Amino acid sequence: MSTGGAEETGRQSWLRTVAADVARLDRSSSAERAADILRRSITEGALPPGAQLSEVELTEVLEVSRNTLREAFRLLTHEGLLVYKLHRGVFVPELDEHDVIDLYRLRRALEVDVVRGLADRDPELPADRLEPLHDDVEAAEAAAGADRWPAVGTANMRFHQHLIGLADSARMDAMTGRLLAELRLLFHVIATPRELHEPYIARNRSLFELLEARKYDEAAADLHEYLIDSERRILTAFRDKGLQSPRTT
Amino acid sequence: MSTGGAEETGRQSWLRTVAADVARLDRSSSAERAADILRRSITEGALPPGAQLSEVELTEVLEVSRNTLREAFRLLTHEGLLVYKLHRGVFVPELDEHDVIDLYRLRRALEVDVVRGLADRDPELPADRLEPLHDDVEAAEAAAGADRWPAVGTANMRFHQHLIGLADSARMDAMTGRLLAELRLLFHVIATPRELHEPYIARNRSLFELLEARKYDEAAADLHEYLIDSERRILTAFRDKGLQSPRTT
DNA sequence: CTTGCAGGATTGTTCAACAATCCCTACGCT
DNA sequence: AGCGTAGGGATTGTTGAACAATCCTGCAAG
Repeated sequence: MSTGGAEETGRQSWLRTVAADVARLDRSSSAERAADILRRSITEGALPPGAQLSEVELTEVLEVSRNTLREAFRLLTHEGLLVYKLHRGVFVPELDEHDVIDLYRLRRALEVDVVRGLADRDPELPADRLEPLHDDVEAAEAAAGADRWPAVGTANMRFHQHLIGLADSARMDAMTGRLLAELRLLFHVIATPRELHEPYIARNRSLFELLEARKYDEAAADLHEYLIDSERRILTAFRDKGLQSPRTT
Repeated sequence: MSTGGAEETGRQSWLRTVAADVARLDRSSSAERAADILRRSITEGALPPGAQLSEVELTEVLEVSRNTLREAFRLLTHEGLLVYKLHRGVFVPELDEHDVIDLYRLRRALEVDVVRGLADRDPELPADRLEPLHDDVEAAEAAAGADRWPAVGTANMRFHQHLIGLADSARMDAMTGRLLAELRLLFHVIATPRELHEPYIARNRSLFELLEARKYDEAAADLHEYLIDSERRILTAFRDKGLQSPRTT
């Protein structure tokens, strides 16, 4: 890139789009492909918390080498979806109440900061940046109407991911991705997705409307209370469940 | 909060210390050991940004297999200390101004939230939790007196790491570790560590004293301004440097 | 000056083997 | 019987070699 010039902005963003497409087509392949499959299995609950992932077993299923599989394990480990126990293997982590508190602490810090920070850059922010949020809100409402509560949960997650996306921070995006993946891990312990997700459909909409009206401080306060409430709700649901299925030894 | 068993705290932290020592002794060995060495080489500037890390070359130096070395690469990649370019190898990333803004955005969100959050849990917080911070402040002052400016930078980093540590959040700790490692990457581009670090010696002390006096809101406001100023300072220093050593072709 | 094509070098991935460690069971001792 | 311990089997950690795919360099042709 040696041709300097202000005129170049248009072409540069164009090149960036192409580059992104190329990167998507031939991504590191085997290892990441295996990781994708495992990620879905975990986040969708096929692999319950505490389960061990045998290497030889998965090499056959995924049709990759053991080394490549281990690389996939490393990827997921750093997303918080797997934990390594030295000389014992990889396991789906079993999160406890302390993790709930930890995760929500982070969520609050990040999301509230993003919303509050929107006030400082309001003029730059095009209105259509809120469109993904709007879509997620409507998707959640539609899924709720069809009694598809896991889909409501997914739409809710996407809403918050898109909310973070407003900050244009690659690191916040990555971090939120991991954070929400871990949260999804927690949801599978809870058997009543409806009571869990239902209250947040309306809250997401009202939050969206506050953003649309550019009442950012109000939105931030609302979001804070929102997350405090959500944490409390999950904690209690989690404890009830925890007392229900403890050790069987 | 709730949770009984206040008496148990002493023993629990004791066990945790032992467990940490044990874990340090027989850690995943080869791959992580190799990663440790590389991490130091990178954060201390031996490997400049943009440098490529040859596989065959490093297998000889580190005396590990290529597969193990690649696992070490993956570890560092997810810490942001290396970047993979498909079929071309691993490189020390070259961060730009956008990364500075991104990193500082995160720092502000996390650190300010931690300090502000201390107000809510003040009664629980033992006074000796502030000791590590105090040590770091004095270490920075001592290093400055001896004209050892890189050491000042290290002490400054530790100060902020310990600051985050007050939140008792494992995820915030890990995140901050990666964040500061990336920042260290940036510092090596800047040739004048003195001008960079000197102003923060006094600011760290005053921040510490505010914390000691439990004036958390005031400390949070101070820290926010602190980080804004630091970001601006690094941005300008970075730009001056960027115009100084661009193309050599 | 650009285009096209070898050749060499480097990375991506697999495979098979061995060493190290963990888990479990069975044995021997008090 | 109870308890510590040694052995066997399974699993992970690590290695080295091998092959395919891709990138970079230099050179020749248009």
